[in-house]
Amino acid sequence: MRRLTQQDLDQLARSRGLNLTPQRRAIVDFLHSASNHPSAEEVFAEVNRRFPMTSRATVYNTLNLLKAAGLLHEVFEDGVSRFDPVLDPHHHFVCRACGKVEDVDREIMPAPAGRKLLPGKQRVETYEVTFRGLCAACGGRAEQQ
Amino acid sequence: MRRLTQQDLDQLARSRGLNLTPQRRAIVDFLHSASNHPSAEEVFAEVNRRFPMTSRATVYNTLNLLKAAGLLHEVFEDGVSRFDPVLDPHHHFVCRACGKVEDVDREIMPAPAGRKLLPGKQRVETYEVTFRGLCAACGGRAEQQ
DNA sequence: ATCTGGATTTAGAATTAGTCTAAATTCGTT
DNA sequence: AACGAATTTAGACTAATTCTAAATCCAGAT
Repeated sequence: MRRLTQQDLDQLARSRGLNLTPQRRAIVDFLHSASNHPSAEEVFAEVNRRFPMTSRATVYNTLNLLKAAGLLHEVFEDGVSRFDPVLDPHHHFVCRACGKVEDVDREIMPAPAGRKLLPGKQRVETYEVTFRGLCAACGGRAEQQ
Repeated sequence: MRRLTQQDLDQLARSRGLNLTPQRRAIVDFLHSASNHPSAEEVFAEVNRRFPMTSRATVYNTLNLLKAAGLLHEVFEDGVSRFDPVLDPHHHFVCRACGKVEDVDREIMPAPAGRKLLPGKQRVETYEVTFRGLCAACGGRAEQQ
């Protein structure tokens, strides 16, 4: 799954009317360097290690701004929001043993051809799939539960 | 989508080692009578109207027990858990205008034949699809946003 | 009928994620 | 250097959920 370069991001952000302050860049950087869909609290903790005195409010504001600008996606899992910087539409896999959230290529389950209207007359604009089971690591260990 | 009768439920609960006390039954009943995936707080409010003095802890405990016993599913949307008593596997549609969550038959998007192992070696046990867009009611009104 | 122990429920305290607020800071423009 | 808009800050606040310790319920043994 494609990750954007710093330049791409800067330009993209600028083009959507969002200027990247140092704090905002630190947040974006961390999200792009992380592989495991961090929660807001994790972003807060890590960004503070790297760039002390970044307030919680800034982290939440920035995450919301980035989301609104379409620069990241929000995934709810297990009662917390997690954030995902991969922009190409894609799906997720959640491990029931360790809780890890992994990205899954969209072509594993493509849109049903030409289906824009569901039987209940709902107009579909996007969709996402959540697969659940055991990740490679947990599946390897003796079957749990 | 099939709803279970009181008898079915009782038996099902019993068979999974969960005895249905009056409070628990009230919660199950309300969930089955509701059409809109109530949140825990809504369950608490409504069950209390019907059966006063049911504590919040009991509502949350019961919801968790029922979930563990496989008698309902949890759906996260917009930062809150909502509960869904429909047991047949199915998908969801979320309206971006009014936020309503509707059930969608699974055959709209069936499992990719024989796909149990994803390319990342994850073992898939279940999956669910969330469609997003405008529901029939909101889609009817002049396009929003 | 009474006792007893385990399961359940209760009220409310505690925790946690997230939002809000008002003051301070930054920064581009004059 | 001064101004104003945007941003950030610390901390108060809110809402959802979990935890806790005491009270209640109930089935089986006496």
